[in-house]
Amino acid sequence: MAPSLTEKCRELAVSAMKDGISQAALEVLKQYGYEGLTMDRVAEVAGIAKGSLYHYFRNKQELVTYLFEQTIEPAIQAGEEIFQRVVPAVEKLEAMVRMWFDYFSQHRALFDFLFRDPAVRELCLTSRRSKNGLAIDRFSAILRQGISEGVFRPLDVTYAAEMIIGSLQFVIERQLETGEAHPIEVSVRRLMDIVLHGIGASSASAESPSAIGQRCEAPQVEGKTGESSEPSQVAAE
Amino acid sequence: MAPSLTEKCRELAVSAMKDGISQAALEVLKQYGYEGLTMDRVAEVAGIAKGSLYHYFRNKQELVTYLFEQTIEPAIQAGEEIFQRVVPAVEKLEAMVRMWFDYFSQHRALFDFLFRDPAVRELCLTSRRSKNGLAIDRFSAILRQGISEGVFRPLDVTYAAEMIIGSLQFVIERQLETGEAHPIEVSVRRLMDIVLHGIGASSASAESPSAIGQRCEAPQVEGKTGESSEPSQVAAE
Amino acid sequence: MAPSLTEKCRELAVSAMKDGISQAALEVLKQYGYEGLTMDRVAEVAGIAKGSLYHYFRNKQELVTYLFEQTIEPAIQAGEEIFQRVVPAVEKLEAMVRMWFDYFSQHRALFDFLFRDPAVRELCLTSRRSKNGLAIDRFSAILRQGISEGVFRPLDVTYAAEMIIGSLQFVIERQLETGEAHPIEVSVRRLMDIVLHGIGASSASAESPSAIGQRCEAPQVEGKTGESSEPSQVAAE
Amino acid sequence: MAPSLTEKCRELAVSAMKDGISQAALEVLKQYGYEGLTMDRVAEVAGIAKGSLYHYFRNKQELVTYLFEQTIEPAIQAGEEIFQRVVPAVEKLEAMVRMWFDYFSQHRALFDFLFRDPAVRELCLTSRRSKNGLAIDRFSAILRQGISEGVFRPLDVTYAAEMIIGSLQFVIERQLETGEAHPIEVSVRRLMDIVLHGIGASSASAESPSAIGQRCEAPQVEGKTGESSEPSQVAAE
DNA sequence: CATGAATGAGTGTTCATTCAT
DNA sequence: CATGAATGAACACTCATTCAT
Repeated sequence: MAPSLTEKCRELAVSAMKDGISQAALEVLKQYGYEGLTMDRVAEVAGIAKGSLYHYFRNKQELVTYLFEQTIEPAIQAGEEIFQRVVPAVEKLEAMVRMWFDYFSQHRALFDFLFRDPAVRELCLTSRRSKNGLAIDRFSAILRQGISEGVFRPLDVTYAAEMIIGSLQFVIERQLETGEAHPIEVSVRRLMDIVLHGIGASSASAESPSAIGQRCEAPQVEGKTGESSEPSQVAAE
Repeated sequence: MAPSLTEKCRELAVSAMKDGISQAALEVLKQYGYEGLTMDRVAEVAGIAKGSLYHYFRNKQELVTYLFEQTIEPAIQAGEEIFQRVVPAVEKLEAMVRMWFDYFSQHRALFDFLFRDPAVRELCLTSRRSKNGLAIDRFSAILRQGISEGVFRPLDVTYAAEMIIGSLQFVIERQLETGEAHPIEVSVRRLMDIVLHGIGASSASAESPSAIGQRCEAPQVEGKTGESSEPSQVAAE
Repeated sequence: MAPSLTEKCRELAVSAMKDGISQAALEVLKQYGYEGLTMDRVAEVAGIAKGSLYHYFRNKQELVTYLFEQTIEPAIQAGEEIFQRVVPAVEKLEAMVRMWFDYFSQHRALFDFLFRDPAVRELCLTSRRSKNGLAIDRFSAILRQGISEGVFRPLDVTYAAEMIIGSLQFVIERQLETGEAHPIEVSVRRLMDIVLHGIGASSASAESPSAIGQRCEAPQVEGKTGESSEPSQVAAE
Repeated sequence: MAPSLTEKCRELAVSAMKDGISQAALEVLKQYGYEGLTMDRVAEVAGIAKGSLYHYFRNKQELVTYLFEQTIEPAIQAGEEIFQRVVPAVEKLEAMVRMWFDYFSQHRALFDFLFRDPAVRELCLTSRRSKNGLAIDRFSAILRQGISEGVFRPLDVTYAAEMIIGSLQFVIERQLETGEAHPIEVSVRRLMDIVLHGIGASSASAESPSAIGQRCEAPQVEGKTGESSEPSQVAAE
């Protein structure tokens, strides 16, 4: 017999509760950080009794895992969608980068710990690793496509994928940390520029002839305490 | 009155104790992970009474912060030393990258949590931020130097620095995670290659023959001809 | 009005449910032990909702009590049947012993906690006491019969009954504990032998004259740690 | 170096605390039963913080085990002492029975659960089994001695020992349950009488010839002649 | 009646921190 | 100063019981 109406209804309700609880957990996470993510608080924020949490999640780990899966899923899907497009590799890469910029920016508090916290890492190991691996896979595949298209140099695609993802994450992290939020488009363009052409002046030699002649200058320590980050944009685009 | 001899002695003793304790903490950290870093264990490993810890550190946070400072200091110093060298930017950059590769590889267990754990992050926020900032500052300065030398394109040095550091961290993290450890030299070369020339095929061979003869280039670590010749594995695994 | 047919039907249904539930409880008990006897599990095994349990039993205690009554009832009945027989006391006694041996052996998991667990004891106090008392009563009566028959010595029948029951229980318990299961007939015969004739050599003096003369030997501690129980059967059958 | 004075003092203090706590646990046990034996209550009764319990016992199990060992130890010792005496087996047996009567009577609340509770049984399994086994061993040895002395019939000493212990325990239990406390001496004498001579009238046949004619006796397990001469106290009230 | 989600007091256990010695 | 016993607020998790549907 097919699942009765009642059953379907219940299933829906359960799903809704799980989502509600995981949202509450996310809330707690944002507010108190991982160490402050206690079942009590989750229950309180969710507006239910502590014991009720255990109707929906066998234990804390399951809740955290669920939250993780839930949150990362849309990005995974979006990534897949981009990956499936029939467009040049560069375009795909840029779309991917943009998507992750978007996504990371919006879910910072979450990724901040979901991607980084070793404790959670332990918890979600399988899941996380596969997801992280998936991202690398997708980027790798795009790079491979680009290589066959002749627009990317032949190189170790996995390594390059890792570098791109690392750049992406760190840049976003920094932006969120320092609070200065450039428009995403600017960030995407900058990143793509460097990823594609590197920082070397090889092709740009014509662009900055003025620099010629400067040899091996001594470092100019600007008495910075290390915190503040002066404007420092030399040129950008 | 100037600090008496006794005072100086005491100060020294205190410093020694703090170091000993933080080393004990590091030991515990390596063995039990962050969640297992309890004051009891630290005291035990340090061979002193638990209460005594609180003579040297007001609380756990302070101890962790101190440990962080202590551990990252050598890298900071090494970075400073590299930074101060009077050598071309590319060489500096490569030295810096190599140093961090080394350092990260060796202190994985530590950084795994010192750099990543949001809990610790919370604790060491100020410190960490400044250190992270310092790293970015140094990389930025090197990039700036390279730009004036004409070997780097003019670009947002902070942004580029962040990308490089992000790449660095993520690549190392992945290597540690997957267990496959390429020789550091290989990693360094690969990273430098992509950082310098990007992944695009455009600037690679045909487009920038003009780049030949580039001044102040990074010391070609190995038999690399100016011709961007990296064997560079395609397809990876 | 006399109890309507509907009422009777309902009563029957209720009774059936109670039995089903108590059987489920017994199942849980066997599988998980007393500490694992939760209402959830009972409901699950019984195939009904947890809430429904409370329609048939006011609380857990009532359920356990019911289970106790239910389980011991057959033994009680069997005991009554034996008691009613018109046969010599010795035969009755032996039948009784055999019945309890059988019963205990089969319901070990149950009695293990029904008879022994003080928690349950608390719960079933009245019931248990009466049942225990009933057993004692029956044994006592048999003893009394035996005394008038002249086959038993005149003695405090209650006291003797208690001793017999105690022996019975402990012997069975030990067998179940150590795992070695003698055939019930052997156990019954041995027990009856000692119960009837005691351990004294009074009548056996003629049988082991060789032993005479040995007086007050020093104890022979065989360096046993106390766990292992060597065969040690001196004679038995 | 020998343990310093400080160390010895500390050790003593720790021991005292452990005893105090286990006494508190015993108190709780008596008052609330095993299910009510919570660490909170123990702490409260002991007049210390709950956390402090864990300085002295790693967990609840360890506390319960300690309590068990502590409580049973004196009886074990007393049993050993009796066992070592150089006296006839019957005397030993009686002393043993008396000792256990005494001991059980005094520590009823404890044994009630230490010996019987399956939950605790699980906990103290090794310990308990060995202790129980020890008791059986000692009784067995005494019986064996008696057999060589010629005062006991040759029989399975383990089995007989179990029966005696079972009788002992049950009789005491009943007394404590019903509240009627006969003087211990009476109990001891009665038990010894039945243990030694059994309940059968075999030896008393001469004394109560009127009983002759009623046969249908149980099958005489061994080749005992109807004769047999035991005086066999009638007693009973 | 049957249901099962909701409850919340309670369980054993941990650990940063304090303080009398 | 050094000590380590004492603390008590947390923690994750359980489960008998209730009650709206």
